[in-house]
Amino acid sequence: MNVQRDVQAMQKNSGAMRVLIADDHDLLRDTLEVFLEGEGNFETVTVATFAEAENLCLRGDRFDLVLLDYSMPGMNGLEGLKRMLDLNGERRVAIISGTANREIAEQALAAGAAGFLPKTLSGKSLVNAVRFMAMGEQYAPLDFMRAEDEAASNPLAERLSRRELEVLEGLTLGKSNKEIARDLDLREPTVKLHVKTLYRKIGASNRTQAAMIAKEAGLF
Amino acid sequence: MNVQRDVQAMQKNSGAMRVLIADDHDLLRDTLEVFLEGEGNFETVTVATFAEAENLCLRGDRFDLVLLDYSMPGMNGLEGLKRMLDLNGERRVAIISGTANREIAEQALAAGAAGFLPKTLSGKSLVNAVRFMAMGEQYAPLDFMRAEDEAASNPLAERLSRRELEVLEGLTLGKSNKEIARDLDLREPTVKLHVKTLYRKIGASNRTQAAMIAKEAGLF
DNA sequence: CTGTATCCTACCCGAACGGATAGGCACCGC
DNA sequence: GCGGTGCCTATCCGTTCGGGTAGGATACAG
Repeated sequence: MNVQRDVQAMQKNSGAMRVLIADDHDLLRDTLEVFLEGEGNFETVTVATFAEAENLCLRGDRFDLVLLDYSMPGMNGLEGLKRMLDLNGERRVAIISGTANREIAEQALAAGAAGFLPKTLSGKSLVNAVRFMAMGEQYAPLDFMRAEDEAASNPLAERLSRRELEVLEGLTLGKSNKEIARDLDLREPTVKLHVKTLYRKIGASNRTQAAMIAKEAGLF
Repeated sequence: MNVQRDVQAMQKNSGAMRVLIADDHDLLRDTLEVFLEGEGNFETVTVATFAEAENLCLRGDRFDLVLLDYSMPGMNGLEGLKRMLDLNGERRVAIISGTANREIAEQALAAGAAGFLPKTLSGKSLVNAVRFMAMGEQYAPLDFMRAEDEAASNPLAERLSRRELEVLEGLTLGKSNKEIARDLDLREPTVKLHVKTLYRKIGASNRTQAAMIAKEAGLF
């Protein structure tokens, strides 16, 4: 749909940091361009799909930083991040997302992302973060990482014991009781007990409901 | 469904159009402010949660247009839209969203929203849309409404038949095969068959995995 | 020391699930 | 017509699940 590419070749400053912005939200691309180029030290190129970003890099374009939207066409979650990182080990790649949670942010950072930018950031914070990352640092908003931490220990999780939480995590991964028992080094009847009791605590009547409730609550 | 409301309070001479923007994405709020006020004919007020927007309206502030983010804190999907509409029948309310699909857009418009703005819009299109809506028209991007028809069913859902999708939805609700059979007016063995075949199609090995995969894919 | 809470283990049983196989029916394109 | 596809139904079998009950180990507080 959005095949047009807004390439802005600003060569006013040979020392400018080149930033590639890949996001299917036109509005956000406009904003980032305005904010970054307003700083005078950035040169931005924007595309609307992962494929376009990939093509630019394959064609040999160099960027100090690549910003990838987590839920853009072709991105496929963290798959896109890994592929972009593989394209060039030197290229710094960051994830930007409006919906992703702490879990995904941590996975992205663990996979080698230069940073994670929630769209709740203000323009000013974002410019700082981009400069920070372009200089080789790893960035993630601390309040975001923390806020999710307490949100993770929500009222639902409070009522569960440590073991029950471990078992519940197994349920969300679609494991059988036997698999959970093996992974936690327990006997299967024990797992069944934990499963049964956590059903009562969270109001589930089978493992699928329990898994969905856990997901809805933002656990795991 | 063409709700052509009369234009009240068209303030073409007494002053700028007042627009309330409620979105938890700081970046987006900054952008909208810049773009709208840059037009010289808009006065914007921005808040980050539904509760703040509600308070402003309860306190008596008047706006020609209220923009509500579909997935902001307190919004609760279309609930927030309905509550905001109830607050004042004259107030025009539009939904803005980065993730919602055609289905939700249509529901919003049917519920009386002044418009639906995907965040894939460019700044220019958005200014036009806001002006359009503030003048009493109902707006929705045609290409979005059409494009979603082919793209709404994501790659995962493409491979499933209608029945299998219905069964899969039952799985995500934690229903047993028997319950699904009753709800869809089928025999239980039939449901079991659909369950089994959709396992193969989406790569699940039990109902919990199937439910999680469906959720991850954004279905239901 | 005794009561209490949490966790681990174990057994039984009826119900549901996962997998394989197979026949019937309606529709559509060749 | 014929084959292909999607959908509905059915039976069989072994495994897993959900629920109940019960006992033992550890730790901690009164």
